[in-house]
Amino acid sequence: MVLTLDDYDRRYPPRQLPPDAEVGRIGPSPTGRPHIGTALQAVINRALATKSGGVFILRIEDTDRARLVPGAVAEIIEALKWLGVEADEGPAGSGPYAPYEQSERLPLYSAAAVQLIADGHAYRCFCTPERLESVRQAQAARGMPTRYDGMCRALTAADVAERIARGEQSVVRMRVPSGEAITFHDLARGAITIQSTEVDDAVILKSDGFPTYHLAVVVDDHFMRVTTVIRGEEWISSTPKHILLYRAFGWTPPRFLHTALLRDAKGRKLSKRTGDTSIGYYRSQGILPEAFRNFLTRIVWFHPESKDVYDPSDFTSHFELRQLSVSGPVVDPALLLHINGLYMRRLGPDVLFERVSAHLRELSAQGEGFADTFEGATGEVITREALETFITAFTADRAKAIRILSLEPERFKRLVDVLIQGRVYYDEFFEPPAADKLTAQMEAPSAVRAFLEVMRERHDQLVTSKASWDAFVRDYAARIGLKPGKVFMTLRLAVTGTAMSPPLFEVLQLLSPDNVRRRLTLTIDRLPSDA
RNA sequence: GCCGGUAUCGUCUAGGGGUUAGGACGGGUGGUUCUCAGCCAUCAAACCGGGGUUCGAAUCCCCGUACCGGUACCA
Repeated sequence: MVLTLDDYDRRYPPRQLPPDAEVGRIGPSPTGRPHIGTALQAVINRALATKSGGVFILRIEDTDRARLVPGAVAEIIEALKWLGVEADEGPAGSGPYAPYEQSERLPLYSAAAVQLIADGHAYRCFCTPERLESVRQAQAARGMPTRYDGMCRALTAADVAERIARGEQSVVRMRVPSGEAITFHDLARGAITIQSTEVDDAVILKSDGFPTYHLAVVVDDHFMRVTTVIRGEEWISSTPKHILLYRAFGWTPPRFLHTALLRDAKGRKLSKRTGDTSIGYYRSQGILPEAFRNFLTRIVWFHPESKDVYDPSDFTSHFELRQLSVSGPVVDPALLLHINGLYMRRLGPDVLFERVSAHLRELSAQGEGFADTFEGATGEVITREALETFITAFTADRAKAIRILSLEPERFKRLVDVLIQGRVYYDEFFEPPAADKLTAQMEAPSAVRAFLEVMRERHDQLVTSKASWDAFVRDYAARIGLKPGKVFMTLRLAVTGTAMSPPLFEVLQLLSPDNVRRRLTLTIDRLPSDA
């Protein structure tokens, strides 16, 4: 049985919600990795629904069968879950306005198209892609805007029936009235007017029976009883089409808000090459979801108390749609890292240990693409083998891991930094420094050797007291006529293999005496004899 | 090309007819210090341009310019 729009109106009745409750949605298309722009829309919509006692819908806009990517829907749902902004209704569960995948609502769009045709607001078009292309080229050659030329506008019902019977492919186009100014109010931008002569007779139903975005979004927003449409600014110029469709259906349009598009450092729309467009990228770097939300809201909204770092709930309770920034903000990785570092510290070592452990296991389970995680971000390449080794060592001794995390937590900006910087505490990763680094501090290899041998011999007693350890090293430096810094650096290099580390004494304490002696021995053994 | 949107330090932004144009990230310098990070102090850094309106414009108006978006049987 074929349902009409009236039938659907009964099937999807108005929601029983308080007067101020806002119903919003995001409509990602499952064509790739979940995008950071989707994350922003989700955060705003989640906040709006929560704040107003309304509903946040996840609707999958999968009307382009050619671009579908298997598994993309699950990834979107997972990304929202990770971010902490799950939808109230969507494909994961059921809801009163289901289904939430457009590909499963085809009869509804068909009924809508039928009604529009019957009312004269739409018409069938039999023009071939080839003809449309040549029309466009001719228009472009004359410097004219490229628009449908209206060839099929005046086809009679009999013409249409005959051509369909003949097996000709067709689409449905909306019939845009001429000579009219179409104005709508954007919640953050104010009135926007576009002349109807600028609006094309857009295809609303494709020849494969799937709707285009324009039809699907209007029909679904109406029947899902959406009150406020929040979407990217790339939709501004399409909005008049939607206004016209609402009018053709006799429906009241929702309110609109077009958010600014996120940019990369060059001011361009965020793209795969320069920026990092997928939510998963930030996740695998070890950005905390709370920090990511803070960052996203921070670049499009100003906290009333001028705070830069705040609980994500502050956004929910304080933001107003009109306050959202309409100029395209640049996604600044430095700011993200700053905020994330602050969030990591706030966790405290115990919770941080759990988060780091879980994150590293997640990376380990990730399959291909692991190396990309560190490329560019640190310049370091960490092999899968190294990752596994670290996870084993790190999680095997929780007490030691906690001490590492407690030592200088402000060194960590991302969860993966614990892996990158924490390797120094595990013998599996120890590499003695090049001899010339050591002699750069203390000149002769024999001097280095003498010093390290003393430190190795005295280590057990020295490591018990910071004051006496410090005094001993300084005294040693004075006796051989070197600045203390040189001697400390020699020891740092010998024990950690690197020139940068947390305060040396704390590092020595963290390592077991056996560890320290083993490392000193390895370093000493590699020393050349005096030239 | 045409249509639309946007325009305050490098970046995110606050403000808004009379202000030392504020904050944060990033950067510089100094301090703390055995290195790095951090922390403290401190400095530099902006109202796109041109016309109006006005006693007075960064703020209001107009015109440019730049950037972004749209101009598909993609969303």
